[in-house]
Amino acid sequence: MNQILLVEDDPSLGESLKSFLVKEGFNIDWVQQLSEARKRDLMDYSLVILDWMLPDGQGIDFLKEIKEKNIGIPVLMLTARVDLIDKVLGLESGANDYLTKPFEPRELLARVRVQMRTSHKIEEITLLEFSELRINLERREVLLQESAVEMTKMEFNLLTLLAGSPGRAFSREEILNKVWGFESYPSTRTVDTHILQLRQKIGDNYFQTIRGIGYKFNA
Amino acid sequence: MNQILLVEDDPSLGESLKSFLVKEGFNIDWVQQLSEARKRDLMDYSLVILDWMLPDGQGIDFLKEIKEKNIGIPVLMLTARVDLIDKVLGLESGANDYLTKPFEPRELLARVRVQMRTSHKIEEITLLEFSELRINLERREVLLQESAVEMTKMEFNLLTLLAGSPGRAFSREEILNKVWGFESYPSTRTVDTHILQLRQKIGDNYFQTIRGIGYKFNA
DNA sequence: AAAATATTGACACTCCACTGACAAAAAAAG
DNA sequence: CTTTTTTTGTCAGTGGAGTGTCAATATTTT
Repeated sequence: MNQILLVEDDPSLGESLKSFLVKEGFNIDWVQQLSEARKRDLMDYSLVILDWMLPDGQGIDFLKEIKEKNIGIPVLMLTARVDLIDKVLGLESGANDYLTKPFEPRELLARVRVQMRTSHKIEEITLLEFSELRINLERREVLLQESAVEMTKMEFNLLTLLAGSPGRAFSREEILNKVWGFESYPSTRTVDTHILQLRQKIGDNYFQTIRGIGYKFNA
Repeated sequence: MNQILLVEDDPSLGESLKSFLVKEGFNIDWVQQLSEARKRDLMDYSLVILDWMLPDGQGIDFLKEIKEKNIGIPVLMLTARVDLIDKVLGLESGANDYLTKPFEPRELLARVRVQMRTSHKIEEITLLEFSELRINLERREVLLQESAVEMTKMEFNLLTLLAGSPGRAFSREEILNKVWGFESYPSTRTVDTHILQLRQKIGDNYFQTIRGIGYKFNA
C-alpha cells in the first residue's frame, strides 16, 4: 500500500517526480489533468500529490471534493506561487501538507514519508467485524459466516461506507457523493438497486430503510 | 482539547507566538527549557510545537523521546536553520510538520490547525439531550427513557427544529419554511397535526402552544 | 466478441403527509 | 355571565410520494 496519485500538468516536473519517487519504492500513478484524476478510485491510493494549478481546473477544487468524501486519504499540495494566502487557503481547505516550488526532492520525500506514516495509523482499521459478517478493507473481502461473498466494486464501496459508521443514517445524496463521487450523477434509484443486491447477498437485517431519507447499517 | 505545549527558548518569539495562538482560541502552555517540557504529561496536550535548538539540549532529541513513547501526539518543529538536511532529519525523526524561521504567523496557524484536525476530530453536535429524551441527529434516533421511539421524516425534522432551540417560540410560517422548505406550501394545519403526533409519541409536556403564533419546545 | 457490472425504467405496494370536518378551548364581544 | 368569534385539538380518509423488486438497457471489463 504505497500507491501515490500524482496530479501534475508540467510534463518535465511530473516525469522527474515520478522517477524520483519510484526509485524510493513508491508506486506512482501520474495524471496530468483533473478530469483524469477524478476517474480514479481514491480508495486505491494512500496519498495524493496535487498541483495547485491545472489546465482544466483548480487543484484546490479537487482537494475539497476529496475532503468532502471523507475517505481519510492525505493530500499534499504543490504550488508555484509564493503567496501565503494560497498556502493558508490550501491548508484550511483540508490539505495535510504544502510545498512551494521550487522544492528539493528530498524535502518532498520526507514530507511524503510523514504522510504515509501518519495515514498508516488510520489504515490499521482495515477490519470491520460484526456478528456473522467480516469486512476486510485491505483485501476487499467480505466473509459471511466464514464463507466468502463476492462483491462488485460499487457494492463493496457502498457496504464499507455504511458499515464504517454503524447506526448512522445516510441520505441518498450523501451516499451518491461519497460512493459515486461528484462527476457522475446516477439517479437515486441506483442506490436502491445496490442496497437490494447487498440485502440479497448478506441478508436483510443489516440494512435499515429510513423512509424519506436513505439507509443505515445496523450491527 | 486544544491544549498546545510550546517549547521555545527565545522570550520574544515565545511570547508573541503564545499571544497569537491564544487569540485564535488555543490553550498555550509555554516552556523555555527541555527540562521543563519533560516534566509535562503529554497526554494533556493535543499538539507540541518544538524549537530545534534549546539551551539545555536539542529539540530533536525530545522529539525522538516523544515518538518512542508512541503516544500519537503530533509534533510541529521550528528551526532557524535553513539547512535542508535539518528539515529532512526532523521529518524523518517523526515530526509531523516543519517550519523554518522566519515564518508568517498565519502559516503557523494553518499548520497547527491541520495537526489539530487530523489528530483530534472535532466532535460535531449530533446529540440533543433532555431529562428523559435523547435525540441523535446522526442516527436519526429518538430515545424516550432508553427506549426507541419511531419517528417519520417530518416528525423528526420538526422535533429537531424545535428541540434545537428550547424555549424559543416558532411561528407556523417559520416552521413551514424551515421544515418543509420553500417550494412546498401545505396549510398551517399540517403543522398542528404533526405536533399532535409528537405529543402522542413523547408526551404533552415538551410542546407548548403559543396561541396565535405557533409552538415552542420546553426542556 | 462475450461476460460482468452498472444504471434506468416500470410496476406494484406500502405508508405517511396532508386535508377537511368537527369538537374543544380560549379569547373577544356583548 | 353569556354569546360570538377565533384558534387549536383531534381523527379518519385519501392521494401521492417513496421504496422493493425485477427486467431491460447501457456501460465497462475481460
